Amino acid sequence: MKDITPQQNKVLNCIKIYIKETGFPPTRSDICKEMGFKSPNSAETHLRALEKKGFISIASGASRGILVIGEEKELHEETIKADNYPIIGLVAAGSPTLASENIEKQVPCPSNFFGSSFDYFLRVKGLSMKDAGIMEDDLIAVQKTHDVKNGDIVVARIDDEVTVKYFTKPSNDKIVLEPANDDFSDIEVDLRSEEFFLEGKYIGLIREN
Amino acid sequence: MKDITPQQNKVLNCIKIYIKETGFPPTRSDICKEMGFKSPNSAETHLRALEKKGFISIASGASRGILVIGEEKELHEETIKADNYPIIGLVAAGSPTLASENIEKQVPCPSNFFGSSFDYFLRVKGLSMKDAGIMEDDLIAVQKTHDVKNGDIVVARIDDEVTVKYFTKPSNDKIVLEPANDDFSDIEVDLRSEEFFLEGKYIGLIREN
DNA sequence: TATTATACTGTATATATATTCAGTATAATA
DNA sequence: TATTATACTGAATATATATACAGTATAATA
Repeated sequence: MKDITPQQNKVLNCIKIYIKETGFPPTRSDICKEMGFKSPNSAETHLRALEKKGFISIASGASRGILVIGEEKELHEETIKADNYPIIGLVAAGSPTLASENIEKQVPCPSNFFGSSFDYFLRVKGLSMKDAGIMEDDLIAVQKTHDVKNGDIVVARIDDEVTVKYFTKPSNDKIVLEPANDDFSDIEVDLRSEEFFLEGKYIGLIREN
Repeated sequence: MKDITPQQNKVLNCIKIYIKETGFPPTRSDICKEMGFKSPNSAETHLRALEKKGFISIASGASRGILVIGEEKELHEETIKADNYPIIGLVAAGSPTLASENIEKQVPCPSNFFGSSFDYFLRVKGLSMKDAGIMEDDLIAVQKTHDVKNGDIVVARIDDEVTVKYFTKPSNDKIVLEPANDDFSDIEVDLRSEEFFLEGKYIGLIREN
């Protein structure tokens, strides 16, 4: 089985999600809607590429005739309970920039994988938390909560800009977001004049290489 | 949910079997072939009856838009295939120290979690790969392989000392293991006089906080 | 350098498909 | 007895859908 490209992987994922949600596979047009393509041929060529690489099979002439090929079963396999967690893209780079709630894909993961429960994965952009070992494109598991302590790593939003930083609250009307990288500066939020949203707390990290 | 008639039950079953065999629901015409009907309207009326009784739902206008009720998996939770992977402790600290194959515990994890397959988790000690975002107590997923390229992060053993480093092979009888931390020095291995074991390749990382 | 793979837009069309309409017939209600 | 549900045939049709054809553009590869 040849290597899948990132875009082809997105298409494959969107097919899997479509089947899970509707019970039947998508049409070329459905894929276009999900992926934002403007031509059905965009979906068609991706499908043919996925078929050629062995990820799906296509029933000729049949509408919605897409069959996702199952993964090979191994010997010591067991079935475990898992939730599907969305991966949300953080479009920042260096300085924190907004994350339009853009679900990259859904990944199955045991819900107790990181000890604490969590709600979604955030794909990190930029290196502002480099010294905490959080690198570009890492997936951080985020728990939606407002229960954070000084020193916790949090996901915060100021206006439409989402950022991952160390959290400190030195006084009742002030919050300091501290990066783990000398090239970046602290962000000081005056709660009397600025809006501040605590999106959640950093629970764990996954890196795919 | 009203009572299903024997004939309707046959139709419902034939839909289930069709989905199981092909991966997508049948058309009216497909049902006719399976059931021996001569008119697509026979299938249509059965479908409408099954819908009315709550056994299926029909997506209007969509081809093959049949969803068998009760067959759908739970929306959030699903069972996935997973392997048990051992966590092996690396007792090093700073300079690489030996790892007696000491299994800390077994963790269930989907085998395709990091894209590539892998064989075990190694718990990292020390900060020699800090700038690559690999921190103390991180779990790195290791694939047992000898197929490594220059620049890959590898798990290597020199005598009884196991270490995680960048791999470079500048010449046929020399290997350089390079840390990602200025406080540490390169390790140069002369293959003519020293023993060198390549334990495997770094595939991915998990951090529990 | 030429070629191939990827990643698209845009148009066109044969056909696959859902769905309606018009019937026939039987058995079970109300 | 009239009505409704079941269980079909057969024909017609609007549209949903697969799929081919003609392009454009970029990156990787030979």
